[in-house]
Amino acid sequence: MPARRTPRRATIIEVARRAGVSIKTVSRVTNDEPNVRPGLRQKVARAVEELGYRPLQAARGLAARRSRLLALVYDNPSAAYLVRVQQAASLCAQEHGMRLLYHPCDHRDPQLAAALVLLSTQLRLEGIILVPPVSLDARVVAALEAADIPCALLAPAAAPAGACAVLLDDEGAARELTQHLLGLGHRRIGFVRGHDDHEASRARLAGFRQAMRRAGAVVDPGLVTAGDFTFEAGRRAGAQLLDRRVRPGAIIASNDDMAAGVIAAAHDRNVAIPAQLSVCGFDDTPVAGMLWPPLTTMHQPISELARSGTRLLLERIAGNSLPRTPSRLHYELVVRASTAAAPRDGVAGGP
Amino acid sequence: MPARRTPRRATIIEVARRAGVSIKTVSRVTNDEPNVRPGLRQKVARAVEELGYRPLQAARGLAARRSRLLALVYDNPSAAYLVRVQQAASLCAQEHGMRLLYHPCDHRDPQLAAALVLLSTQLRLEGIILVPPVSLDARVVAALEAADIPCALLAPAAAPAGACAVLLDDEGAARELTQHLLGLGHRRIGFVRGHDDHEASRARLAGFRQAMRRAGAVVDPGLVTAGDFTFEAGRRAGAQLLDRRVRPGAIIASNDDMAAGVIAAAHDRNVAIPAQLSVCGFDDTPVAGMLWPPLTTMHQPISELARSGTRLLLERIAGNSLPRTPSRLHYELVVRASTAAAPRDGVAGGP
DNA sequence: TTGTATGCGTTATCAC
DNA sequence: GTGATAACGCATACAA
Repeated sequence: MPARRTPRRATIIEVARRAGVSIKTVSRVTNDEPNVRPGLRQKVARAVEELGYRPLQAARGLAARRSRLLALVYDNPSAAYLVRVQQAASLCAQEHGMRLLYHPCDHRDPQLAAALVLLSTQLRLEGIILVPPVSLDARVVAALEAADIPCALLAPAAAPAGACAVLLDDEGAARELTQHLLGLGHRRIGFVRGHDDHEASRARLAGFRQAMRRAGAVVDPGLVTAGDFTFEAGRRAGAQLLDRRVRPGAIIASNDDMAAGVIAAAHDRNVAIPAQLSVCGFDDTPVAGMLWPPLTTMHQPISELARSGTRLLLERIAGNSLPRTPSRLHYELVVRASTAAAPRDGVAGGP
Repeated sequence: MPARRTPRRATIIEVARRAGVSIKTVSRVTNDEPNVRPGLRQKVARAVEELGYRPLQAARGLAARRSRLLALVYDNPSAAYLVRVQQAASLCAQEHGMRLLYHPCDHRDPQLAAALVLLSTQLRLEGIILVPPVSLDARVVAALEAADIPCALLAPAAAPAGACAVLLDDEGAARELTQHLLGLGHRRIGFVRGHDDHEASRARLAGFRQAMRRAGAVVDPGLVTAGDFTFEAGRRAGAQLLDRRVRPGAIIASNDDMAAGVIAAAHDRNVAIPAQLSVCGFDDTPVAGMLWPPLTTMHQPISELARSGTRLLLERIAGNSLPRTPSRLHYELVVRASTAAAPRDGVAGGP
């Protein structure tokens, strides 16, 4: 790739000449520094305007030995999730004069840690935001810490001491979702697990079990099925659960896409929702509202998660003291039309 | 925000000292330039390894007067669409030694053109990829051209001479989709329009009209409804169409989200799909497969669009000659279960 | 094949 | 308050 140099722009020197001042004064003005007489400031501002001068980031970064750059590292979560995270984090970074770089990756790549350290040194990153499941990788976090790169962990399994992290309460969320079904009289409740690489999968299942135990309900091991967060997995799990001799009266899927799969499996078998089967999802992604019937699901504050994480990271970079314990964000149950009271006996009838 | 300088890393000078060569030789090695004896190359490589040296992008960019940076400018299309574009474009850029910066924006912002020029000069961007509807904004394109910033337009309305663009064939796609319904015997076909800011909206409606005209079918103006690509708009449009005295036998929505809305409206009214109503979407986003019944829709090669556009931009930057006429990508009809033969008389029955 | 000297466009130091 | 001047870390003519 031959070098195609971009067109020349006005430099600080030309601005200084035009305004009849030194480059230092121009620098002061463009950086909003004090100690410049209003008159001079005006003159410089005018010269800047006339020449369309904009400080070059590369030069600025080199001289100041900082990049004003953060990176958002993720591995292909759902598009809806990802876009929310990107937007919230970008906005927050911008508000603090930083730029956010998006960095997709493969979270199972054994060289990921090294790659991130490399990226960080090449770009002189000032911090990194890790999106799950990357935020769960202890080796990555350790390598970044070792390389003295500040990072914020979004929804990690456990927050290492010193690392700044923002937590979700997937366990509590799953408990409440389960209680919603229990409150409707359901006892035979099926569960579709998420992908093992995600901490949320473990936590959601745990919350489900807790709520069941507390209610004195039995979790039939045959009603807990594997999944990986995809629609197809949900469909398979739904098929498996609905083809049992005695069907569950309700099914919780570990995310909305899988819940859509369960609903499809139910439609395939003419099982009426919510009359014969209640279905719950998780995450409250846009698809939840597009399904039929609209999906009861658990809303997780993804934007808030990203915003808080970014803010925390910026605080840390600025050297401010962080709260000792990471904050934990709150979920919210969104009841739509896919859940209803269980039939009297608490068990849905057979085919 | 106080400056928190990132930790010092090894510089090219230290590597040179350690390897016992000049910095020029180190530079040659890190840039894979010829004319270095294997022995020296080895020595330098070792020193690089031991010191964990990585050339700093900012310094490299400053000295070479180029950034190896492209920007992807978009305004909030659907998440699924966006993520596909991001991934394809990023990958293509990386393969050519470039980095891709994501730049969300408000496409109606009157200062967008200026903002992009600003961004470009600050970052010394080597090129910009415009995603619709930004690629439709003549002022933006003109401003970028005027500022001598190479840009690639994804699916613009019309490709300005000289600009590199990749086109979709929304008109043809809509024609084929309509023909699919006509082939099933439908004559009373409703249409839900997209957002006016998108060229695709116009083209899709035009294609629909063409196919109808060619088949000698009449387009009832009352069956062409407004929309804006959102689920809610689709639901409203669906309600409007289905509450008419004589219902359409089929409805084409200008994207999948709106088709989901139409389906929801049908479910609300106990209109069976596809027995009483056929529904088509557009784009073949993931939600199309999650709906019930699964949606017949028109697949547009979004990844290919982004990849081609990026490649074209890189060619242009490299100074290679471009094909005179922009390439036009091909759509593909995806028939699922939401469409079926029309009732005998070609008109669905009343409630 | 290898090295030297200069420049890239800013910020930062320290006199004035 | 303001301005010379030295970094910053690398690429690159040009010389050897």
